[in-house]
Parts: sequence; structure tokens; C-alpha cells
Amino acid sequence: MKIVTWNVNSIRARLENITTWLRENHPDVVLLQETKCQNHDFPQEAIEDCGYNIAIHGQKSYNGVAILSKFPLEDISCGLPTFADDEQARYIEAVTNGVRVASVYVPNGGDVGSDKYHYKLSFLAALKDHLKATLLYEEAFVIGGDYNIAPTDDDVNDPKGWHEQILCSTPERKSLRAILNLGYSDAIRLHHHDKGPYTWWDYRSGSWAKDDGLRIDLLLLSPQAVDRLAGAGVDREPRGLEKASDHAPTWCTLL
DNA sequence: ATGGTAGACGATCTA
Repeated sequence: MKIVTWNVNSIRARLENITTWLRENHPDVVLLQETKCQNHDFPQEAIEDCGYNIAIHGQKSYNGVAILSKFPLEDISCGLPTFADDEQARYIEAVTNGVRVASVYVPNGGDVGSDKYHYKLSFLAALKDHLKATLLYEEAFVIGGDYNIAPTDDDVNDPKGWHEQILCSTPERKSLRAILNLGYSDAIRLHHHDKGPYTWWDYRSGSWAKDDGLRIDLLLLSPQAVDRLAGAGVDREPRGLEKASDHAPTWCTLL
């Protein structure tokens, strides 16, 4: 069972790239972030024609998350129950083929110390509370998403340039580590022990050409999911195409 | 301190 997380940076602007990739790679489950449209504007038919069921949680212009699955989607819930007042569409969860999955788009955070930064830390605390509660189900659970945090300097091409900047500041990393310390594992790190692999390259400053990337898209696995983990990786190919998202699809496979 | 690029949307905001 192949599960992918992918920040597509607008599903409508990226529809051709996405459907082509789905037909070539036929993953079982795709966790999308930054769909950037309201539910009634989501290109349902084009995705269904690729063989997927769909669960969406959208909003106008910004954010937006979705789950695509070749299997039926059950127990769909939108938003974090621990962050109920949030009007931003950043979390969706469902059960499919016996696996609980979630797509999360953690706030970017703007500049360190800004209002957006504190909102990011609040969101991460709420995410931790929810994942702590859900761990008690003792299910295979995969939380894929754009966490907007590079866990360590090994996840950054240029750690000096990013030192204590957004995506790399110590409070953000501590918030992520607190989630991992509940008992979740970073799937990519179980299979890759060197620097990288990166998942995001800024559109600006020729970052892709220089491979000046960061690993901020993660798949967190419950212990029951880790027991079934067979592989994990990043598909860099779509990042090099015309009209590419600035993020690459990141995948894992469960036995 | 600013700028570099991209998307939504229709002037800026977000990343």
C-alpha cells in the first residue's frame, strides 16, 4: 500500500501535472496540501477519472487539504478536534483500507516571533494533543503533510543560511520533536540516514537548480504503521517539470 | 533590509 504526501500549491493550476503523475505512479493514497480552492471548485471529476475516491477540506485562496484513495474513505473528519475554532483548512483525517490517514498543512509561520509564528506553535500544540489521543487507538496511522519544519540541520542544504530562521528555529523543532516523542516515527528517516532527501525548493533564487532544498514534508507513522513499513522516498522528478509545485511528492509503502 | 518567484484574485496576501 503506497501512501504519498504532496503539497501541490494549487490543485487547479497543477491539475495536468497531478493527473499525469497519478496515472504513471498509481499510488493507493495521496495526501494533498495547499489545494487553494473551495470545495465546489475542486476538480473532482478529473481526479475520480484517475481512479480515486476523494475527501476534501477546502477554503478560498489559501490552504486546503484533501485525501485521495483507491479504496473507500470512511470516518472522514475535517479540522483538528483539539483546535476547533480554527477557520483555516489545514487538517483532514479518514480511514481507508484499514489504515487511518491524515493530511496536515502546518502553518508556514511567517517570520520567527511574528503573530503567524505563534499561531504555528499553537497549531503544533493542538496537533500534538490530537495525535496523543489517537495513539491510544493502537491503529496503523499515517500523518502525511507539509510540516513546514526541517527536523534537523541534516534536513537542510544550507543550515548556516537557515540558522534560527523560519522552518528551522529551535521552538519549531522542539514542537515537532514533542510529537515524535509521543511514539511516532519519521518514515523517511527510517530509510535514509544521509543528508536530505529534500522535499521543497523555493521558487526564488534558483534553489532547484542548485539543489538548495529542505526536507519539510514528512510522513509520521504510529508504531503499528512502522511495523508494516517497507520503504520510503521522495520523487524529485515532478519538481523539474514545467509548472511544477515547489514541493516534491514524498511516499512510503506499507506491507 | 530587500529581493528573488508563484498562485489566487482582482489590491495585496501568502508562502
